[in-house]
Amino acid sequence: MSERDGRTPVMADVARLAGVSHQTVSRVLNGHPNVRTETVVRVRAAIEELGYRRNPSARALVTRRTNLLGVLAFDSTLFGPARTLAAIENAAREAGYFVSIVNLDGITREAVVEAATYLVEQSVEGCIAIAPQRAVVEALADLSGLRPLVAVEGGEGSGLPVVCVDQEGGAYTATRHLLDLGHRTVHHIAGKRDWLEGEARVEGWRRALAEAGAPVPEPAYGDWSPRSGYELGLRLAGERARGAEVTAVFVANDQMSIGVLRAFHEHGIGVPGDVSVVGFDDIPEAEYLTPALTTVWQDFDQVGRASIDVLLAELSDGGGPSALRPPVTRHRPGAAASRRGGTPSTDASGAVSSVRVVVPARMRIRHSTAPRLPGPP
Amino acid sequence: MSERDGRTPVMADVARLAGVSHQTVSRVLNGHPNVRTETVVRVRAAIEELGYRRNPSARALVTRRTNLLGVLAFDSTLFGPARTLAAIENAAREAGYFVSIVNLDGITREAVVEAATYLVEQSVEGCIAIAPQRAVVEALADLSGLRPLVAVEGGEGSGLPVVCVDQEGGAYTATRHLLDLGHRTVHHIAGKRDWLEGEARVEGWRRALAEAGAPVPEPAYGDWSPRSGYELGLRLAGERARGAEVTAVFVANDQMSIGVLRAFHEHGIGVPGDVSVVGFDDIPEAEYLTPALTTVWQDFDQVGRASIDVLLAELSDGGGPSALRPPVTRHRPGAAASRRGGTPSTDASGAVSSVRVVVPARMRIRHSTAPRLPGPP
DNA sequence: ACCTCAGATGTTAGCGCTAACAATGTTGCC
DNA sequence: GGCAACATTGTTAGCGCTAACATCTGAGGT
Repeated sequence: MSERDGRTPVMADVARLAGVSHQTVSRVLNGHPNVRTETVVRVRAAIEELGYRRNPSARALVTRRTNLLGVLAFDSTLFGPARTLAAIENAAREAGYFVSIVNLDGITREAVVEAATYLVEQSVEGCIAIAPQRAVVEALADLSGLRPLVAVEGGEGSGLPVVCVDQEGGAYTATRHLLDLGHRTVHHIAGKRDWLEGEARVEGWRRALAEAGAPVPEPAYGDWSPRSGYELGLRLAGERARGAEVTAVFVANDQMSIGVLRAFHEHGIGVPGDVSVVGFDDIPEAEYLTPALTTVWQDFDQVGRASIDVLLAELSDGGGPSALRPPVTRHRPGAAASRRGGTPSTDASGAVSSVRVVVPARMRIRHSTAPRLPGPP
Repeated sequence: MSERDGRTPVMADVARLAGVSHQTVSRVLNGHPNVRTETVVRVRAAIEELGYRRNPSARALVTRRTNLLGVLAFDSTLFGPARTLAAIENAAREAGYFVSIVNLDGITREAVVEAATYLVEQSVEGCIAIAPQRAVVEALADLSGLRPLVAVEGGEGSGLPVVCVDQEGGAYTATRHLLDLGHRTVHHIAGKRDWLEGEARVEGWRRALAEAGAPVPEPAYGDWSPRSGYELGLRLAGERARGAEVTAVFVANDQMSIGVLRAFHEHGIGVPGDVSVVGFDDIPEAEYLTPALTTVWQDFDQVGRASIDVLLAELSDGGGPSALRPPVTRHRPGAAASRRGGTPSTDASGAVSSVRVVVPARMRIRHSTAPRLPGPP
């Protein structure tokens, strides 16, 4: 199987073998309508015989389309980001796009710029950033070279289209659940400061307490790690030992919850006997911890799908200073997902485009919370 | 900043602005020696002013180098694969390569073929497969279109270069540790059948027992999930209740260990009081479980670095039926990492090339194991 | 002054593909 | 039968870049 002795066959080789012009081969490959069935068959056979594959670089050069999407990730080792990343990759592939990823080293502005440069140099057509921190989103918003860009878990006000889980709602539900159990108030071990997800969870927790007229304890900020959960759990156990009323804790993620559970255990505080605990993420381990952890499940797959949908919609809306805007029309126009949530989505005319897709979070109730008799401790 | 009204600037625009030919611009960009410093400065300034970026497609078309590496992953949500993936991405970026990832949907042969096709269509220069299962490695070995290819956690006999963690050694050490504590034997809850990592861990466990002349109980096979750990833990607890001597368990990963811990807890079996448990992976949670889990740590970062090193070495060795073999010499020749482990690495002449890089695993001893008085139960 | 040679630059010819247009053959309709 | 409309194919011209070769300088040796 070799014209051009040994070299990868090119379109002209296929054409020669099929007895047509290279352009006809191109037409077959691109599914143009006006090619005789018999010709199509012959060309297909030639392609098969030579094991021919189109050269994507040549194609990209002339079509001005790379078919490549970039994904910016920050610590894709954490459960949430890892799941999101996988979901995005899947959705992109289904939409016929390739995916190139960059993991940010740090959360500095320079790291963001560096990563963005890296993607731009690959001529990505668009980009999705798993950007859980305010600083990152801001840096991204400033970087006008990387467009269109969808921020996952992005937060409002950046001007970027955003897809996120309803963190606030999830936190609200979790807190509400604890209050409904009879707890007078709920403590909160929060995520890392400056992380948007963490802040949203604080918001939801606060709103539930405020609505119920419950006292609002000072939240304790961790860094998402089991270690920090453990440390803050120890602190809470100490407060309790000194007489503070600590009967329910909403922890901003499951990993920290594990540390909290450990700290309480060391102090002889029973869960859910003495204190109820609710986590966030629903990691696979949650159900099998001792006690099984009540937690909040997030629909990462939908986040992945929605972010691709939004990105593709931005892409087909055209406009924007992207380097790769093609002259031809785009595929799947208007494929943007259901836009929900109480945020201003001024997108009817495609003008301001503060797109914001909110994906649900749902409680998974397990044995780490128990009903509590009303009355002072 | 626009020649060519609004369109992305090309090399010719830079050339015009700098008052040189486009070829001189190319030379500056590629660091050719014979360009006057003054010219370099002028060109650089023009590039800066126009915000010019090379078109990678055009470049790839003529150089026949895409600078792209493909990574095939299977369930990159699990801790190990996620860490490995991140490490590979980092190492690739440091080596100046882009990375495109595909997540396999299933472990069927078709899924492998599909993913491979997907990567070939992108003209990756080489590929790394995180291929933890025998079936996948075999499918990969048959697929001659995707070369060079490095199998991470690949197992022997496939003919592919392999980078892997010393699973067998880690398992041996873990089992040995339990035996040294005074246990007469060690039970094993194994990983999913057909997973090479799981099999290697069974091997190591078996070797330690055999060496010590300890009885070898039938291993119980799980599927890496906390749920399966729980189920098999219940079974073990049942056996123990019926009088079997179960005092030590080596579990093939930490996630299953969590399920085991839960099962034992439900049955009133104390860990490490009644039974010692050792896991594998050293997930961040391990230290904060109750009890803290003794486990085996794997150097994923080194796996990532080594796999890129090996791939780059294969790339520069030339040969192989890759579609993209460039006519020019490659960078970083002979960068392959330390080759260790007791496997036949017939690579001196670059001939058979059964490269096998083994990366260390180390025990992390914590409170889930305790010394045991000798004697029958 | 002549020639040589290397340094610095420009010119030309593709890489493999698709878009645009041109050139056929084919059908249908009055 | 003639002509328009269409279906089918081929031809040509780039996309933006690098490699190879061609050209032009000026320094150095004799």
